[in-house]
Amino acid sequence: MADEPTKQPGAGQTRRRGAALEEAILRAAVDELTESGYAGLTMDRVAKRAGTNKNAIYRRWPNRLALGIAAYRQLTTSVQPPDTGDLRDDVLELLRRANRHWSSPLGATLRELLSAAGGASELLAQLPEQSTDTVAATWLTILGRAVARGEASPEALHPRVATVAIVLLRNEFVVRGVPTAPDSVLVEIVDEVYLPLVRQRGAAAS
Amino acid sequence: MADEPTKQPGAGQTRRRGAALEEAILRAAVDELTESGYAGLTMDRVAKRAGTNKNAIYRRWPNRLALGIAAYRQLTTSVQPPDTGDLRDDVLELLRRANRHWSSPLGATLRELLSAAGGASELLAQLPEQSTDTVAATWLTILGRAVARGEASPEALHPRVATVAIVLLRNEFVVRGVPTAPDSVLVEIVDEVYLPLVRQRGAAAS
DNA sequence: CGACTTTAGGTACTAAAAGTACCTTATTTG
DNA sequence: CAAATAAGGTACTTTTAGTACCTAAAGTCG
Repeated sequence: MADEPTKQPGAGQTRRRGAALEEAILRAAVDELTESGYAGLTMDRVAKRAGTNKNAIYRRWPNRLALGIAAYRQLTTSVQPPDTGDLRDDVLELLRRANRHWSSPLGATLRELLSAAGGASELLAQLPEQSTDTVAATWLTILGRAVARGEASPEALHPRVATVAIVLLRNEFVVRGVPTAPDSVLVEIVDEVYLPLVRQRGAAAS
Repeated sequence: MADEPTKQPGAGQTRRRGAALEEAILRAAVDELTESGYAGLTMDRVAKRAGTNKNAIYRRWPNRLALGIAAYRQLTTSVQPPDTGDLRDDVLELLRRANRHWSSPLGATLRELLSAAGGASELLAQLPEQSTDTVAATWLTILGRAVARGEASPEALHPRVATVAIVLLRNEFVVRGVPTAPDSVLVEIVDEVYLPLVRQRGAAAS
């Protein structure tokens, strides 16, 4: 028990305030989330780990879920869309990235957060993977390049169409349990659905 | 408080057992679920409402979620696929049914259950709406008829392809919060994605 | 009919955790 | 230095799932 938590190194009396304390709490929350997922993120444990108490947390985040989301966001980095010069490769790359992420411990944590948020859309919107706009922008980017190359029809440049592949993959994770989708599923989504959809498109019926 | 719960009518000493008691508990659980959703389904309340106690419940269901799922299943009836003679109408009908259900209080309860189940696929599989096979069978039925009429390509008779529309709609409910998807979303899914996809399909790339 | 077994009822408990109250003490600010 | 602000400490309330254990009916079988 001679194992002082992460206070100021060697601090005897020093008391952190404001941003310094906030960062310490967030770091503690991130560590808990990493080690034990959202289930392990209890307010008491985060407080103890940060060398403070629950009050300090509740002064900054209204509840456990908000803290969990904040911590999760610290762990996700924004990614650049791939640009391989071939639509199919770009699409597969994006799907594989998503698959890797959702299959990782971090993906399991994301599921817990989505669970806990229930249908609270204002919370959900804070999860990068869930932000419709962000996702759509990425897919429109790679599709736009494909259109320029003549690999896809300009009519496919529509958020609903462009994001079909990732939506199908997300569905695998929602409907099935945790495990990784085999690569064959990704290939199937691309070859059976996505490419046929964006290549040549007939006029929609009225 | 002279309001005796649902025991045997007029029973002074009679004590229900076996199936009779099980039904009473399940009915109480269904009522709680209907009135207050899964959040309101506490073991104590169900026990009191059924005129029994928690022990009797735990002898039959291992935990609260299992009871919740059992109660939910009592509330859902299996439906017949539509057969309007027109693919677009059939598809819209199925989507509208799903939209109505997910937008209803029962749909909100379903979300709570999905939340609570997290990624436990063996539990999830017990939810009718989540059973991949059931859903795929329905969609393959209406698509099969459309193929016979020449409205769709035989290559579309593939579970992944056939279910695209409902998967996209489900995504709306997962990503956005609770509210009903406007009918325009359903129409967009049908006209921008689903019909172009199943009508004429180019050969898939290798 | 009477002993035996099974199962329901009653009651109390534990355990976990979120969130709150309230006071003391350190730090900053003017 | 005084006043205001924010952190620390501690204890508490509340809620609910799940468990333990005993008593008393109900069904069963000799």
